[in-house]
Amino acid sequence: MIKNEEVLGLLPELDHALMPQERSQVLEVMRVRAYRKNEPIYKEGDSPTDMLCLVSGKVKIYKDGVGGRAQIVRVINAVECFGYRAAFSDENYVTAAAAFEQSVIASIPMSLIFQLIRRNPQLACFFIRRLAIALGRSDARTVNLTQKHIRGRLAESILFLKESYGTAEDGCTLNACLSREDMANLSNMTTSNAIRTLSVFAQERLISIDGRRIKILDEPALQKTSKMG
Amino acid sequence: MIKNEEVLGLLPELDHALMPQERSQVLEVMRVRAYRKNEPIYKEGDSPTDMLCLVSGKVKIYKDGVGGRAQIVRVINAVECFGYRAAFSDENYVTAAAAFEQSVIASIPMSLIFQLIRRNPQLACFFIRRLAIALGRSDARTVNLTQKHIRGRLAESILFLKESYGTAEDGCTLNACLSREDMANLSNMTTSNAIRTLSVFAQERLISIDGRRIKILDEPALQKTSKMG
DNA sequence: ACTTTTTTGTGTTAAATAACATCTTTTGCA
DNA sequence: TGCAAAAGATGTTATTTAACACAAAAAAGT
Repeated sequence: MIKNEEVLGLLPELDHALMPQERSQVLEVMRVRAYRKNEPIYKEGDSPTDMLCLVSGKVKIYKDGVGGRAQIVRVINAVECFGYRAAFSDENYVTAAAAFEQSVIASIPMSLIFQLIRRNPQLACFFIRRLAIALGRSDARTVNLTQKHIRGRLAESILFLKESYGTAEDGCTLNACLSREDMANLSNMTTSNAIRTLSVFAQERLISIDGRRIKILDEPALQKTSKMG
Repeated sequence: MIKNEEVLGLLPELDHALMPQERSQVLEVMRVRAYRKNEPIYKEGDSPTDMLCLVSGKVKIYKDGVGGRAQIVRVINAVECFGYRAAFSDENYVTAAAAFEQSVIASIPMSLIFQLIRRNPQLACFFIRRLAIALGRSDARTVNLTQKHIRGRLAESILFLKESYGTAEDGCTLNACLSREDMANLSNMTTSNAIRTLSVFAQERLISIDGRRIKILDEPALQKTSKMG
């Protein structure tokens, strides 16, 4: 099991913002636990008591919409903090989170975070920056998901997964292996259409498919499909 | 013309976060100017040099998408700050802003804002809170715009305008008078469909229309349409 | 006041996509 | 190992929505 000390070491951006005494306060109350594949982390409507930090694994932030259809709004990669937005705006969660795969997550009570940012502007700036980046992405995503056609949205999602989770050593096989349903929920389409369009992309040699393993064969063409449709 | 001093007075949340000396620094460099109806405020790709503060009027934040179609991602009401997100994430603007109607906008150089938040945690918290609220709304909006059908999206937009800009004294006539094109860009549909669906809503006595003036006649039914489609 | 341009309104057609049905394959589990 | 359940694949149909065409009304310039 990973030690609290090591977790902070993996988060230089956060770690550096903390004074030695603050650091020990954090280490003292931090809790670490493992989540199984597909295990829920928090649900829409839950009260956000803790800030979470993904130490290893992959996490999706999603929203359940009309007719049981979910929309993935954001993905989290190790090592990254998440789950703090709702607490900062004094709301319950408007999204849910679940692990794509076996994951290890540290949690720090938001009450401590609030205490710390009131005294530590550098820590506050850390959150400002994270939130600002997330908001920019969210706005861009809104337009991509609403205006592009199926091919464009799926191509975009594949490139998004490459950017978010990277590739194997070959530089083109995606590290993220999502179910077709998750691919669909990421791309705002039905599972059938995700399956179909992935096959078409494979026929066109934009990608190759081996079960859930996706390999990007022609990234420029994929970029073009993402832009043009 | 409004004085800088008065502008700050209109922003209690920001004003209170400032120490007297910081306050004078802000007042010294703040500039105020008027924008005509439909005048652009900033464009996608511009460098965000200033934080903006809408003193009076109404502003839309939008993104130009595929085929000249724009998507309104957020609206600003007086008195509210905007245009700081990109600066905080160290990017150029990924959205554009324009005035819905004649507006007065104050600007404060981001360089000063950066200086202030490094010393003033309360000011930093102001931005954390604003960004957290905006991000939650953006995520919710993504799902509403992607999963709901036309009627649901338009009903949602009408309620969104009521919430954002309020109503006249009668409690049901929207203060915001948008063109059909803006209604469409807010609701992710073509102008034709916005016109058509507004007419249908009027026939169904959910709303009444007098040019651009929209009056909500049956809010519960509108809520239901927004949820169910 | 007249012309031009923009906005609004309406009908028709074509394209995109969801819904559904069915089958196969894979996976998990007793 | 074998069975049940889940995931993946594919074809068909129905629905939704965009695109287009055109007319009327309103607004804006000259």
